[in-house]
Amino acid sequence: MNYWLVKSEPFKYSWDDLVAEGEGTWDGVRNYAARNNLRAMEVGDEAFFYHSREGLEIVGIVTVSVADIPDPTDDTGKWSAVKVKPKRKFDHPVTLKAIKAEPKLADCELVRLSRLSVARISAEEWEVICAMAEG
DNA sequence: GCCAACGTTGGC
DNA sequence: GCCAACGTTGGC
Repeated sequence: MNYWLVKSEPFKYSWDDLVAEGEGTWDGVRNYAARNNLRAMEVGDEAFFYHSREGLEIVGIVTVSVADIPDPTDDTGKWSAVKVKPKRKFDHPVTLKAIKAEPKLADCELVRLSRLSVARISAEEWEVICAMAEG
């Protein structure tokens, strides 16, 4: 069981879009570090859903429903995707500002590697962020 | 809209 | 195989 954080620009694909669909395909990754994380995902893993560019906050939690499938938007066969389902929406979204202000989260991949669209989250970091979402 | 950070590409 | 140039991402 691993924890992750996936980013999406809400004007392209938002939390509400995912909820409306019921299940979403996480595709379009064209970065090797992000792809390695995607391939390490297993069914049942949980991930924070983060809105980038607009919002800049974690809005909820998704679960991986299908692991490591070929990216349907890619015809070279090099890239991977996963399918996710919404699990829970946060009552209090956790903003990037709040994450940066929390010393325990100073080393997380979201802060250190801001351009990585699929980041790994440690169990400790997961707990801290979930507690912040209870607000 | 700007700019910094980082990954990728391509010339040598 | 190195490194400079370029493109993309994402925070501000």
